[in-house]
Amino acid sequence: MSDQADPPIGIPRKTVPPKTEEEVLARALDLAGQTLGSVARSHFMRVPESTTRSKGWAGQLLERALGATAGSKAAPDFEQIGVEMKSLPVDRLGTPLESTYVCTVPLDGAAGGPWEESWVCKKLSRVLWVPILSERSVPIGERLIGTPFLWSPSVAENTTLQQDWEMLMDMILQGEIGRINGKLGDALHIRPKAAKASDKKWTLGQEGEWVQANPRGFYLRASFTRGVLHSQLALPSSSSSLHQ
Amino acid sequence: MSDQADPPIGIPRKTVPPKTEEEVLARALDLAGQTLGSVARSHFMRVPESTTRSKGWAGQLLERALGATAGSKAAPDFEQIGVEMKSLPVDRLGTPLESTYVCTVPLDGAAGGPWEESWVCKKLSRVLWVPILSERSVPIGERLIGTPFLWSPSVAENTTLQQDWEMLMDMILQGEIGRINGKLGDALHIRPKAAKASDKKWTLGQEGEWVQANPRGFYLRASFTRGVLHSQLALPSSSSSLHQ
DNA sequence: GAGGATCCATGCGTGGATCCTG
DNA sequence: CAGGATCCACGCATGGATCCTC
Repeated sequence: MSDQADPPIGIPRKTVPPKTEEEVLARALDLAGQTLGSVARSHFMRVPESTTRSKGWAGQLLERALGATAGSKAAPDFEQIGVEMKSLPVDRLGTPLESTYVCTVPLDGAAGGPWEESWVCKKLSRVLWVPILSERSVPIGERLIGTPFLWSPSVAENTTLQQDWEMLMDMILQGEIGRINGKLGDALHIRPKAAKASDKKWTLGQEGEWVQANPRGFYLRASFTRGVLHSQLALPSSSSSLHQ
Repeated sequence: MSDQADPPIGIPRKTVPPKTEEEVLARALDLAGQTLGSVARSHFMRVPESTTRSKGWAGQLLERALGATAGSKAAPDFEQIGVEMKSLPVDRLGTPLESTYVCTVPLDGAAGGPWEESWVCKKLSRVLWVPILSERSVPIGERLIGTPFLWSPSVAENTTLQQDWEMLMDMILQGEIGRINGKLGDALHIRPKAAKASDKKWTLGQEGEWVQANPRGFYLRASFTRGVLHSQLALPSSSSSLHQ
């Protein structure tokens, strides 16, 4: 039933994966200052009318433009070099507009193990942040890509993340998932992650019995990513805003 | 990227599920004598040029035409009434041209349990067979649908199936899957079932260690389905061919 | 001719996130 | 305005079988 014509031969749908951190950063820097619509046209992608029904569109566009291994499971966006790419919606002052999704919360038995081996820690160990000026008043195709940068958690950031993660995972292992809500955690918290609130997955209850619960995800609070952005602003040049 | 127009409003893509065995049989009888192409046009489905690259097409066409719960998992085609539909390619003499796929072979730990609770037994407990005159020389769209009938295994058939199944499942539980091939089993046998021979799934080896093996499926031999068809021919009228 | 190899459609889970009330 | 709810893309597994060599 799908008789759509293929795109013209010789026009690639995807970019070849980058081989080094420097390469992926250079590519991302090339995108800075461009609009999402401009990048989309370069890659023959349609621009949606609104993000309401295309929430992941900007992130997926950047994945293509940068040569990420699209849609691959349980692996960083750029597998070969261990880098995770995250788009970050910001306002004109550079303040994050939303929390940042990290990964799914393991509700099954495979929840054990130390922080260092957790999927949260691994995903956040090396991140290419790509800010996008995403004020609601600006049509999606006209939104500007900001200056990207590579980041790893500072010692202090890592400690905060680890403490939040351990507190939350302890509750899950104790079967107290029913008591978890979005208020817990300073930097990292847990919120629902599903197509419908009625979606359920099996998980372990307080007495070790199997119960059903809403699928959840780990998210970084906007207050945390704000700190990430601001520490970055102080770095690049000697004429930092801190000196003014 | 899929901007295909929907079909005209008011024309359903699928038939409503039947509520009784009589109803699904009556619908199937309505299809008898029609060509696959004719049924396809009634349901706005395209007819493939050959079955080489559309092997499941006839079965999926019949599912739609009869109102099966298409593509649903781990459930009979007609969930509400516990009936499984099977298309059966036959030559002009009514002899089956192929073996009949039943279900996937469980290679993981969940292989235990008695015959009565096996997925093979459940799927075969009530089957709507729909013969299709499928000689290779006849173009797909012109192939004729034969007279369908409801069937349950006779005591003798059930015994044969159970013996084959127990022999094969014993081998799997003993970790001897590497020794299983298509030669084993009188009525029911095991053959590969994958997109590529290189596809692998995890399974239990002889010493209880995890090893990889090709995914497999249970199939009914054509000699078995021939018997099913011939016993059916003897039933409907008193002037059976057995009397001639 | 039969056993091993292969092909398409479709549901579902995961990864990409933002929406939207109280 | 933050926490709960929701939406799209796409890979992968499963269910539909027949192809194609020895």
